[in-house]
Amino acid sequence: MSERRADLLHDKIEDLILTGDLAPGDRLDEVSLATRFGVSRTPIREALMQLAATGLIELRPRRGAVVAEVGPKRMVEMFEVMAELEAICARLAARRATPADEERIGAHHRACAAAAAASDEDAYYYENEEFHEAIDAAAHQEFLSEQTRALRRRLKPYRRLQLRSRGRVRNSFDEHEAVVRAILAHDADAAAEAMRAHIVVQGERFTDLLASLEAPRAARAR
Amino acid sequence: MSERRADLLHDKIEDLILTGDLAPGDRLDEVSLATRFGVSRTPIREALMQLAATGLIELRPRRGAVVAEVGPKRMVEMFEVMAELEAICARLAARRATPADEERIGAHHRACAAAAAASDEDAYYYENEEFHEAIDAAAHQEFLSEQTRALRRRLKPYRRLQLRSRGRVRNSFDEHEAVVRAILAHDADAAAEAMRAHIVVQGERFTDLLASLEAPRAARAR
DNA sequence: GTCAACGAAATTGTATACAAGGATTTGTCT
DNA sequence: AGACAAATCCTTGTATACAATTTCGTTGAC
Repeated sequence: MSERRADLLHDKIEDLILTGDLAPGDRLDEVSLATRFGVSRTPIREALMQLAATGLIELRPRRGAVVAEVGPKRMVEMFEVMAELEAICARLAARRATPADEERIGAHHRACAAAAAASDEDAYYYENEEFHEAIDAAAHQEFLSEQTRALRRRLKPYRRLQLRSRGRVRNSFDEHEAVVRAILAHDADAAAEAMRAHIVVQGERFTDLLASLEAPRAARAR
Repeated sequence: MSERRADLLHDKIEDLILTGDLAPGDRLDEVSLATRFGVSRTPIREALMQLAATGLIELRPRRGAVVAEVGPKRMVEMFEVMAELEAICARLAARRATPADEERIGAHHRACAAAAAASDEDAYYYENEEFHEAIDAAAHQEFLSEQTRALRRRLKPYRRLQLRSRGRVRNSFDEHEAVVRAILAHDADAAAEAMRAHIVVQGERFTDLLASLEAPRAARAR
């Protein structure tokens, strides 16, 4: 779980994509990136391959790398898998959470409450992450946590944009409430179901998602 | 899903590990690998990074790569996640399988039957893979299929060794039978449960797994 | 005899040079 | 004028050279 700090190049390029500086479909020229970051092509190539492994970019042999195009279909699929993974985490957490785990979950839940009350979306966004990670940890399943965190990281930018939609923070918090109650009651099925409902993309959330898919490229000069 | 064929170096090194030629904990020296495969260090490094991304090896900054040590705890966790992923596939397959999907699943199931009847473990191993992939495909969830295939690939060597244990092929086939019936009956819950039971490590299967963890390194000269 | 410190060798990380394969542009022919 | 073909340029893939860090061995002192 160390995610070696040394590899800041990986994160820098990732940021370029996550912030929308590089839009889906854009080519990632090795020499441009190399000159931009003041290094040679070698470390750039290594960073690109790592990013390709996570699915953020696509490597076409002899034809360079492009930012992965994520269509609505695939995006919904990713959220669907995410919902299942987090539901399993919640189920296990309901069964295996220690008092210390429960305390941590509760603390982050209260922090979410504060952020929601203050309508501080950025704070809520941050505490929301912590809340979900606390539940991951309470599941006491290292491998599952790693997979979940990896996918959560992959979906990060879309989640952030989703929270911007009207009333989403309030709804999100209410859903958290249901999850917390189920976990504290050690009701595994209820916890899983509440978490799945919290993550899954359905109804009006789908249109929010579509908007978030268009937003980054609309924000760019074309 | 192309898994570019050009990258045979990746597969070659992977084979070295999967066949037990390189045991968990062994260091992967870049120059040794380079001379062994008759290439320079550059492509070796790239292959190593890809392998690190899949979790097969571990990259310690400035200290080289080692074959990932997979303890019993982590192994059980991986099978646990695998069971959940495959269960979701089965659930979706029960709901969304087309007649063509059902035919494919049936065909591979019958091929498994033939292999089991002939006590041909290698043939069963192969057809078992095909059977599971057919169910993946029937789920019609591309992203889920990718994740499932990736993890299945990661667990491949352990599965193979598991099948070697006595009576496992017969049991495996009976479990397949239950999965197929549930899918054909479009009973999503039953399909998920049957699949989960098929994959999950429990009871005597756990001891088989422990044996499979020791087998590769015992086979080596130490 | 053991431990520590210094040094040398080996190994990883980075840069640069070279080779090979696409993509683009230009020129010619219809 | 449009389309096809060929040649050039640009980009990726690979090799090699160099720098930096770690590790192992040796030597010395306690």
